[in-house]
Amino acid sequence: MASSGFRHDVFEAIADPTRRKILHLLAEREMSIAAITECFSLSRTAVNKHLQFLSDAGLVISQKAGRETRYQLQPEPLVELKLWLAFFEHYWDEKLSALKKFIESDQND
Amino acid sequence: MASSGFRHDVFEAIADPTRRKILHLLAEREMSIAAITECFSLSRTAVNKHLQFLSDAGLVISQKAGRETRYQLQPEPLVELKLWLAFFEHYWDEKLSALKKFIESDQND
DNA sequence: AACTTATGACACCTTCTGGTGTCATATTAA
DNA sequence: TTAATATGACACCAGAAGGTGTCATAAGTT
Repeated sequence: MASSGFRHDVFEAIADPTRRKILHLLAEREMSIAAITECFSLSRTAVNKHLQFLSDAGLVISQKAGRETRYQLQPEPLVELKLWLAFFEHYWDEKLSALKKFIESDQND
Repeated sequence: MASSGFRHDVFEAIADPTRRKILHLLAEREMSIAAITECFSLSRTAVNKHLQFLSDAGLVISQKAGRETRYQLQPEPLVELKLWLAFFEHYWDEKLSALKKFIESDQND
């Protein structure tokens, strides 16, 4: 599956608002660590740690380009989140359909 | 919107596997703290803390029933997660990635 | 009344998080 | 060559997370 060998999973990765913002930035375009850091009022070290965390979760990949390290979004692990949510959507559907049936039968009477 | 006044948000709440399991349990049926605790090899105190955390995030509500405190799932805050994911699904759509196909085939099953 | 059950409220402990700063090194620019 | 840039690798720190246990109390049971 997607979560083998990683110290951190997707659920932990997206728990932090800074990391969520980084993912949004990387969705737009690939960026260097310095460029990402400029979007926050945080030290480069802090941003780097978040990038390591995201990399651990498989949500980003890094690639050296000269003296820069460019980061890129890797959205695949979000599927796990999607599937997890799907379970509860199913739960909602059941509750809603029960309500819908009740309303419909009420209208039919 | 949904996240005003809460110390913890949905993203933090679902970051822990124990809390995710609790949500799954409560999706099936409303349960007392003791009943939930029996499903884990954890102390009641630990489980209670997780329930407080989930309550803080608005994902569960408690209700006294005699000497028991029964907990119930409150799935509405998960909508925030759904919307967040939707952003990346849109991104995937634009990129026409293979991931989109995977998700769609999963939904069709 | 005496006992058991279900919780709430604490105090305490260890590890992880999220942040800082400094120093060394590789790469590009002057 | 020298200077500036971009990053990696540490050490360090305060506070939160996730766990434990104990004690007090409210609510059923016998």
